[in-house]
Amino acid sequence: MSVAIENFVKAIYNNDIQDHHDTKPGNIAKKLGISNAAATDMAKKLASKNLLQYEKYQALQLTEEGTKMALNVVRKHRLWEALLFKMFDMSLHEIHREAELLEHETSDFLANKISEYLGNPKFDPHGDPIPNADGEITTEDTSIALSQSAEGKAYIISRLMSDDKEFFDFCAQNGLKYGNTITIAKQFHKNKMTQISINNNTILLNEDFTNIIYVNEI
Amino acid sequence: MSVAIENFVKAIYNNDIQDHHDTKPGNIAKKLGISNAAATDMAKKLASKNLLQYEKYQALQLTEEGTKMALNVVRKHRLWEALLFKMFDMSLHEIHREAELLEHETSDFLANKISEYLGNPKFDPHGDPIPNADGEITTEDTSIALSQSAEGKAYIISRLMSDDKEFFDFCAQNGLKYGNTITIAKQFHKNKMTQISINNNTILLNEDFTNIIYVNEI
DNA sequence: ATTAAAATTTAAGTCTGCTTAAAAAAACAT
DNA sequence: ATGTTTTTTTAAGCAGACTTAAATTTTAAT
Repeated sequence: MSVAIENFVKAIYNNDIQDHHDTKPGNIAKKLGISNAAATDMAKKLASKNLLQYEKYQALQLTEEGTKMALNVVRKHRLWEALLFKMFDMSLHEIHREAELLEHETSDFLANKISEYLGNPKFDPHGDPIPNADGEITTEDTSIALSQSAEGKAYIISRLMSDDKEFFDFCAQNGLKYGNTITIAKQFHKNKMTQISINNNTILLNEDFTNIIYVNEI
Repeated sequence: MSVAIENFVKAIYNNDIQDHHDTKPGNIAKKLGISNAAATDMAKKLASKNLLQYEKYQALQLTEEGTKMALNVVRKHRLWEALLFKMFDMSLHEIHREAELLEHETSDFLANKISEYLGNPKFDPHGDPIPNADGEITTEDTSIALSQSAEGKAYIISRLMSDDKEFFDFCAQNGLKYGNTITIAKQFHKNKMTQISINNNTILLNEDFTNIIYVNEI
């Protein structure tokens, strides 16, 4: 299927499931930067391909097949984000921009390789769930803010919720990366400080940081 | 520029520089799997864009601008091959297949990140040179077969010249990967065997292997 | 040098994914 | 509830990247 089609079903999926916006052609058109007429055209075409249900003036609804396609593209997008984020010094904004292109040119084979390499992660660096190869999603997010972590326990970093370049630079310099393991050396509740241990280094973080760094128990 | 255009200039570049075949539309058409008519059309179009010189019934010649575009695509292709080969257990055939798609959706920014991550390699896993960001190529290949290596010296693996799945599996299991460092423990010239040291492990290789594993002096 | 074969170019047409403009329907405000 | 605004749909058309078929030119053989 073409890039245009993949982006169309993905836009419906995101608008519907994630953003809870309505999925009439106009909304999808706005999201994709195309005219309403083009969106209506495409909707009819995809209906004939059994990817969605189309009725005049009604919201578009993905069929099971259409949802599967959307999840496949979303999977690739989020796997790329996870991989690029882990390997390179790139911001959430940058990894998103690149993943938006790469997602359409990635075979299922390569997607599985990436997933395997990353240890089949269930969430991407934004904290969004990564569908597995069968399109199944883990909906409940079990990660917690670092400020809620327990002394002595080990965690895997699951989110760095920011778009601030300086924050990312700091994290990169100190090994605070998606997928890395850290241990909570000490929680100073009164001071709202957290002492963590990573790669035999000790870092003392204040609440500004521990509230936007999310982790999962191992 | 479109994927079709990128592939067209790349095909001319490869046909010309690499394969030393003639670059008339028919040859390019054959390489790209399109009709001769389509290739002629495209040639005229690209001439008007100053990417190549077109004269009826003559071979196509890339302009400086066209060559630059071709080198940019080739760079991305070979960087992807190097990255995928290093990270995942994939054959030369598989990395080529994936790179063929990814090369067109890779920003210069990302290409530079990949290059940097790999230590700005000058050759890909096939042994083909990787153009730098300015389109400059290292033409002389300084790599030698492992069978020609000198006892006691350290080398970086630069090529694994095979398409055999079993060979690749063996290499993967023993850390024999593009970019990895090995030391020559002993050369048994009579026996045509080479003992190498890698990651504190010792491996004894026969000529079948040392003739298709290429290395560079550090 | 003439002719047959092969390659290239021209011409006409298709399919995809858009566009703008106008018509029709739905949503909204008073 | 009615008229106005917004949205959706229809219609017509365009650019990119192809196709096949026919015409032209080049290449190669004798």
